Amino acid sequence: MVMPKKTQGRQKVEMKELNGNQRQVTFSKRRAGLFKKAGELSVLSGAEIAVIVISKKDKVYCFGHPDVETILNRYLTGGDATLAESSQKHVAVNEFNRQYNEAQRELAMEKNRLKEIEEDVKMKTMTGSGGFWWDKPLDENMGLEEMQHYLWSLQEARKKVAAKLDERMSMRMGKSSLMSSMDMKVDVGNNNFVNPNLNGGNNNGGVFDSHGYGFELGQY
Amino acid sequence: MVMPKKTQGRQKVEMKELNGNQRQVTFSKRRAGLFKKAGELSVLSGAEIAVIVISKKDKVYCFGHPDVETILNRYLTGGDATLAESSQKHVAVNEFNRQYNEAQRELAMEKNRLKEIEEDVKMKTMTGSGGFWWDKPLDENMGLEEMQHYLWSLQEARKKVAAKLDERMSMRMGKSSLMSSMDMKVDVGNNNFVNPNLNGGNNNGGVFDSHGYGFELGQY
DNA sequence: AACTATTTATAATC
DNA sequence: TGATTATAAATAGTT
Repeated sequence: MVMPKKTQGRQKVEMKELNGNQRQVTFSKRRAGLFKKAGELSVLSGAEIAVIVISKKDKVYCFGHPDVETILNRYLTGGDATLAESSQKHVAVNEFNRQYNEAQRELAMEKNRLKEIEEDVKMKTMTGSGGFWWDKPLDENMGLEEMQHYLWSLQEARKKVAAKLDERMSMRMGKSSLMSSMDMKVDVGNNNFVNPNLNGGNNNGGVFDSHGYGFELGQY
Repeated sequence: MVMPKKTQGRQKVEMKELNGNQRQVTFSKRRAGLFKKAGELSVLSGAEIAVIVISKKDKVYCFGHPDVETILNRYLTGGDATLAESSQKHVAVNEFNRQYNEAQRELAMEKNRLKEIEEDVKMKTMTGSGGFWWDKPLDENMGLEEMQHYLWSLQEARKKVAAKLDERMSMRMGKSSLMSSMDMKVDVGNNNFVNPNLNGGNNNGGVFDSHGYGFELGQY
């Protein structure tokens, strides 16, 4: 006696944006799955993981073990969590102020140098005898090419290279760092979990069963 | 003719921390799977997703669509209307810290660039047979425009840094729009993935993992 | 939300 | 690492 199939089962799904109700449903299901996977990976490998999901309706859902803030801190400061756990607030703040002031000074100085250079270039630009340099012949346009190279470098470098942890910078910032240590950590345990976004306290539990360190903010 | 099974196939796995090689392997596989899932969810639901994984050996791996920084920014600042006061502070500190680091980095970079251009201008000034480079003709005045643009860029960048530092001073955490100095996007199908991490100045941009989703810095 | 038939992820193995 | 395979898990479609 063969029962007719109750459903056609899971169908292969095209990877393109869904709409309407189907999107909501898929979003919910897969988000739960994603958080669960994150939790499992965290347990199995001992890694620290943060997952932040922002729906199209700007709702924020997140998962974090041990907690999102700690991980963001490590991410933003170059992976050194011990900094954030230090409780030497005063030292840190003082140090921050010192560095801030130093940065301000440096910035001012750089500004001046830039202005000087700019003026210098401008001057030289119009100084030539009888015209602007770009109107005159150039045996080897090394100058131009290199200028273009600078332009390219500036733009590309800023986009590409500028990003995150410059080793030296991280190290330098890290060791003497500033606000990181001011960041109060409410942590205690292993599987502790802090919801940093107390939005009315709808910590709806977790997706990950026996560990339960997921949480979300609001509904889809 | 029954072939003996080649493997016993996937076995159910206990959810507890693994060790040694097994951990490495599982970490790699599941991390790839997690990133893939994140990418799929992102596509299907149109959500913005960031995943940050920090291994036990402090290696940082991340996935982000459209990019990690954007999402962190939204997470850190976007929700402050709904955030409780204490957590707002917490978040503010993180954001502060992050932007400070960014400003520092940008400043350092601009300094280098300035030095380069300075040296180059100086060099060009004395180079060239029979005159200064700016005294020579140029077919098209592209060079000038780009030069000006370059200088303009430098100034703008500098202003931004200054503005940020000042902004920081007053500790005003508005919807600070992060600078996009960290957008290195790699296009893969419909998704953009970004490497928000800079590897010590060498600008090779990081490696896109073979699974097509996400991105990693270094090995486990 | 619960229920399957399937697809997908992945543990074991090479 | 990378590929293969058998099986566990996730989930699309349905109720």
